[in-house]
Amino acid sequence: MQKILLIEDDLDMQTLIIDYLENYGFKVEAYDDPKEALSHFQQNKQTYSLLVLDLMLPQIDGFDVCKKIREISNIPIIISSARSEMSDKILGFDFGADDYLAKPYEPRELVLRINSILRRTAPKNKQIGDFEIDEGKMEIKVEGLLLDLTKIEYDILHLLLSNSDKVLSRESISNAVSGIEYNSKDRTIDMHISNIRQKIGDDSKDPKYIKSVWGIGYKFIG
Amino acid sequence: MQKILLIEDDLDMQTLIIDYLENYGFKVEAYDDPKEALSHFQQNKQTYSLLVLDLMLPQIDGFDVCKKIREISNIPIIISSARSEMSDKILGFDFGADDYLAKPYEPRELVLRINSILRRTAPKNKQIGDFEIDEGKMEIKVEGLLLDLTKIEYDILHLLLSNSDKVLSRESISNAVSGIEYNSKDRTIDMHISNIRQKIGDDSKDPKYIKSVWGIGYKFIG
DNA sequence: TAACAATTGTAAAGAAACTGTAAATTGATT
DNA sequence: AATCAATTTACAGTTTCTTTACAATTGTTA
Repeated sequence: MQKILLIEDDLDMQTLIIDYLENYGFKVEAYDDPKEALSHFQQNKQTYSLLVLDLMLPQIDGFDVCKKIREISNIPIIISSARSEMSDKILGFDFGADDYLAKPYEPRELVLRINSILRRTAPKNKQIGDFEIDEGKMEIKVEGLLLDLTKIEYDILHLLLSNSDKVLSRESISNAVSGIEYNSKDRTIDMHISNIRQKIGDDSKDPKYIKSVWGIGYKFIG
Repeated sequence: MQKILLIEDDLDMQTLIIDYLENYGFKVEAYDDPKEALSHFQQNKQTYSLLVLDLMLPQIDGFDVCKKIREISNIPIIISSARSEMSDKILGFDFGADDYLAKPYEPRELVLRINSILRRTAPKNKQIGDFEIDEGKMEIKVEGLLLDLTKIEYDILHLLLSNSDKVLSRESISNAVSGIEYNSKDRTIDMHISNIRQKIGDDSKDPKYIKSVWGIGYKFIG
């Protein structure tokens, strides 16, 4: 089942949206505090399918939340905001939002737009080459064999798999996985890759799955 | 350049949209007759990046157009319609539209939404002469053949290709590629060019692709 | 046009940067 | 304290980048 992350500090609105979405078969995890939401997202980013984000939030500006999310994830974002001026919409899309709904809107329209976006993004193959990802269980199998991965290993492999054939820099991996500043002397990512390779039975000298890209980082060969 | 297919029978509206989109760097092919549009789309479907579709059309209903397009293509569709009732939006999204804009809307918002959708769906491959760049994969092909380039070689060739026919000084190449101070005694760039030429099968004495510009640097011949 | 100077092409050697991973250390959890 | 995960350290091995050197080419000048 698709899990929606909702960040909305107006509790009436929050309840309305939750009820509506659950009625349409979504699971909703809602926060009124953006900081709390961000930290939960950081921890379990792979488990959410889409983010519905209000802009008027306490403490952090909604645009900043959008920006922070985009630094660490490619999750679809629908902005749900009372601010309906073009300048806000421009900013919203600029920060990487996928849709912008101006309040008040009919909740039914939110459902339509969520489904429309998920239709494009969610059919993301959970089966990638010899690999099979189960996001609910946070498990990955190779050729039917369940891997015993640590959390970071799971996150890195998941990231590589969902960006099949794309080159990922150590920095972007580090950002997406831990959110911690990357420092180029750091060999942490390399170490994790080395361990993942061992667990998936890949040979660094003649890799079948994870290829090193000299001077940049790594890529999964699809 | 991205080519947008526009189906809109109100010619004032059509002109307005065309002007606006062209202003934002899109190429627009517009039809007021849906039948004609459909037959053109049938012929050249892979050349269009996105469809902007009005619903009130002569002869065929806009929803039918949407349905017919979806039967033969997965192209992103934005519905642009004066019908703003929820029932129409439901139908539109149901028929596979990616977005639904109710008239009147600001043309700027159409641009925002087009860009947002293309960001998710458009492949980022560039074709320059015999060369094809895939920035995500950090790969370049010549005549379909994948090159095995080092990072700096990739950067230099990429730079030359994206500045086709422009002369690039050794200094500007050096700056763009490594950021390191350039010193005129340095033969580094020349060495890289020599290696690139070898890999792309170019002859320095009679270059087909990379021409030396005496006293300055190099240029790619487009 | 002959002689000279400046520039380019590239092979080969040397220097620098990067990767893989074992082992040690730190940190978190129980 | 014991265990497991994550990070850091260290170093060997590899790949890439730069420099050097010299021949070939191009441009300039008498």
